Amino acid sequence: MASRWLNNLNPEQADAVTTIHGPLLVLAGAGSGKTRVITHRIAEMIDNGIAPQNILAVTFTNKAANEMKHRLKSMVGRKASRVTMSTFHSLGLLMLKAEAKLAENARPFTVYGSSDQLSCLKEIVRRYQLERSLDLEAVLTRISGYKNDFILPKDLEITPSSDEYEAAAIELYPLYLEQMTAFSAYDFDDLVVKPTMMMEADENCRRRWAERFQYVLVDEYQDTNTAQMRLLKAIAGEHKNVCVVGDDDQAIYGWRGAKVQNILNFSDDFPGAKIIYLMRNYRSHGHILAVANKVIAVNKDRHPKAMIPVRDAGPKVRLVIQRDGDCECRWVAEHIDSLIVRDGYRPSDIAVLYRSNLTARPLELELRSLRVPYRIIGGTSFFDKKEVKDLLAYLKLITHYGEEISLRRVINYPARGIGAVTLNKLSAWAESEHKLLIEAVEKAPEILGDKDRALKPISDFLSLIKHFTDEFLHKNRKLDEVMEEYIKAIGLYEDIQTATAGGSGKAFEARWGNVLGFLESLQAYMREVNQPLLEEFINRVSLMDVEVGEEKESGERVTLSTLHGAKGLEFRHVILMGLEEGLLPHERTLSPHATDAIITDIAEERRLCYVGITRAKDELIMTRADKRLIRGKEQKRTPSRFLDPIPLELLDITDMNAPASADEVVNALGQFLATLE
DNA sequence: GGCTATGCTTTTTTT
DNA sequence: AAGCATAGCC
Repeated sequence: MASRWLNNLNPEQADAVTTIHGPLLVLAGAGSGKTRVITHRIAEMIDNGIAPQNILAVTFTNKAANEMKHRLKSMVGRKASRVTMSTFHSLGLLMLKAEAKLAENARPFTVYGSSDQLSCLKEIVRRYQLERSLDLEAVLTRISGYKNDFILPKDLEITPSSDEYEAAAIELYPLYLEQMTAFSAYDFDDLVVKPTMMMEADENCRRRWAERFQYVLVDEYQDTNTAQMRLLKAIAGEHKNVCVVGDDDQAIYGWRGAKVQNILNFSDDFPGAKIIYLMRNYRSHGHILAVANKVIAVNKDRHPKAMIPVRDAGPKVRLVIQRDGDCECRWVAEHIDSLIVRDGYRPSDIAVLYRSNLTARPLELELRSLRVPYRIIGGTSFFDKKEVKDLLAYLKLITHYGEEISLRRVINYPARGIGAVTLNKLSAWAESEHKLLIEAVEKAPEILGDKDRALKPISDFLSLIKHFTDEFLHKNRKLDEVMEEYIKAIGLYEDIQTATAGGSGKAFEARWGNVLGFLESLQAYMREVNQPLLEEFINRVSLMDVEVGEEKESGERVTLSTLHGAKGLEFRHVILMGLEEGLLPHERTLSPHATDAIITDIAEERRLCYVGITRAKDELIMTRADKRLIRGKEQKRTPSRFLDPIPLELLDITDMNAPASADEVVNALGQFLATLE
């Protein structure tokens, strides 16, 4: 049976594409043509008469899902749009909404992002007057860990061996759950955990979804957590038409609860699984791959394997050692400039990768001074910006009237005379009456007395929300137009203007730009779907599934990215910075008192390094410095242990501190003289 | 109720 | 080094 999708595939790839029924594990090493296999496999399924609407493909990011949709569309046309392609979180949300529709008494819910979760926890701590000087983020990480492993508060108790975070998490966990229920809010974890529990508890429900998704495909399976695996099992455990694709050597999300065990033990969860290895690497030159193989081979607990290069050896991998962090940055920037100017690389061929976002700042400055165009992946995202969160809060109040965290966020922003004193009185009333804040706000005249001067601003605020709720619901009105009016009515422009009045105008541009960016993403959303709904847009923003303005102008730019952000990408020329102990591996994985629930070990740092190395197609340069400023203080640095297993003959080392050759002395002298002018 | 100065912690990674 | 939170001031 000849398939039109098998051209240009190697035998293993073809095997993966044509194995459609039964459990299948595809161990796809870096650069082995994984994405092609996935898209071709779906196309093959459709060709074999499987209805697209019965196919589910789960990816790690919405971006990856959208890209895959795009690719599939170019192969099978409009049928592609009937395939469900999303992240576990978007899928969970879809399921929850569908189930809520079936249930009569379902309450509308909101999705809380991490900052909302934090506010929720803060609220609890304040209300119960608990210890305040606690790292609530660390506590939240632990709570998230419990949730993802289906551990309930009653299963936990504080023991002498519990550290302060664990103790706090155990204490706060039940309160947090209670609070979230009261707010009718779901956090990211709930989006996966709740649908799973639903299906595990209700066989009819489970069957509905198993029937809808008769063929399931999961990408980046090594980064799934327990909840995600159980969701998968619930859907596909019976029909067993499940294909997972991944690489245990690229598991880098253990800190977020991901279990490499999921991919290592796939055959236990889905007995009789067929396993296909894709070990031919089409991406990288041989030297790069040799280095990668050496680095990763040190790890235990993995499927032992090595990537086989298809391409020739290419140039050696370079290791550049600089005197300090500034020199490292400057060298990288200058090198990139010369790659573009002298060697004819396009900026988009080049990427700089690093462990921590901190590294990007100084590098940015250097690149800017050389006028090298760049884009940054990761870092403070659009969704973390204050203006975005403010606007989102205002919108949530429209679709989810009285939503507590949003209400608290914007009830007095911009300042309208509802200050802390007023808010405390209202909160106290709400607490004693076991009501939500919004009810106190509505009853403000009774609670505060008729003469309180906050009454006017409160009623103005309420009518603002009510007025725009009507406007947004109005069928004939366009979302973005109403949004613009809303922003005007809120008075954001004026507020940002006064708040940035002292500045150079740059601050104003940046903040107002974020507001406009938000508006643009709303418009992008409206263009994308047939029937735009405010609620759906809000959920998409919460799940980071909207087009961000900056992305559309991503033409010819050098990529700066964290190692995590670089997963799945490839570049002709990669510069991997900061190969030092404490940076890669990061010190927080080295220190004994890790505050995170899940101890991310050295092995994961090594995989991160491996991911970085294997992004390179043609050339790889690794850099490190002998000393560096850390939190304002200069520190001596030692080379990363990940360099140790690399044989010297694979490397081309440039040590700027080594005794200089005559040439270099002359060179340095020349440069020194140049600085004098 | 809002603004400013001081002191103190910090960012590892992200759906 | 810098950004944030708190407290204290207007």
